[in-house]
Amino acid sequence: MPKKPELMPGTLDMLILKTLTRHPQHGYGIALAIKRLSDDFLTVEEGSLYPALQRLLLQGWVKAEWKMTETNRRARYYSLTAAGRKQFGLELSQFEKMIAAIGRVLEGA
Amino acid sequence: MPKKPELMPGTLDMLILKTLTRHPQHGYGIALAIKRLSDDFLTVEEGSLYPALQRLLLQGWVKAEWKMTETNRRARYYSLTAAGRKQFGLELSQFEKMIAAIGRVLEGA
DNA sequence: TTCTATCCATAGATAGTCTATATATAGGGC
DNA sequence: GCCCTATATATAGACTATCTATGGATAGAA
Repeated sequence: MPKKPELMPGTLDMLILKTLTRHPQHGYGIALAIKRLSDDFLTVEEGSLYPALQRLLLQGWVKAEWKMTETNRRARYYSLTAAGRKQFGLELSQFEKMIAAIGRVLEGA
Repeated sequence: MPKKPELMPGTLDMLILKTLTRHPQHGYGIALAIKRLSDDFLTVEEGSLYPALQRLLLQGWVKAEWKMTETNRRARYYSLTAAGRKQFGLELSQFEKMIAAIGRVLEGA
């Protein structure tokens, strides 16, 4: 592994959904929120973010709406659908089980 | 996500290295060990396992030796090199930081 | 007017896992 | 003797997700 990855593959959708559980947010804001909450450890590149948002839209887990930001810029605000909220629960639960399983292997027995 | 993945992408190398920190083991045995330690939650498919072992060999993190098993079958036993032991430490540390960062995002702030 | 930060988006490269397939054999059950 | 299962290694090709690189646009500060 020549370079440290910015994200753990497979967790981006979950992180985006989580960010949207608080309030609707535009793409750029989502990326900033994840970066900030992780103390700059996680960085969401645009090339990962926007394809991910397209995936989520296609699955019906988020919906989007063009609006103006507080700073007078046009932006696409994403918000969770009911299905998206459910999906977040699923992914969170699956993630926790996965981490626990990896933890068991790492502890050895 | 139509199907639950058997592994978290990016963690397989670490899990293999961890398994080998205890004692040398052949590929099939490594897969069984990971499955068993994780209470059957993690399944390492052959198509993931052997390419991963090739990667680890190429990087010089493990070395391999053909031997007979206790049950009289030929098998390729892998063991950690010094570099591999160091690499495991790195990956473990990186993994823990990553999990902690994701945890901070999931907790919200 | 130039620069930075904000904002969106896609194309192509890369990496890692999974599916499917191939090969081989020890040992148990019939 | 023969079949089946578990053991054991390995690769090719598909698939998915991320990253790199690029393109465009504009508000506001310097």
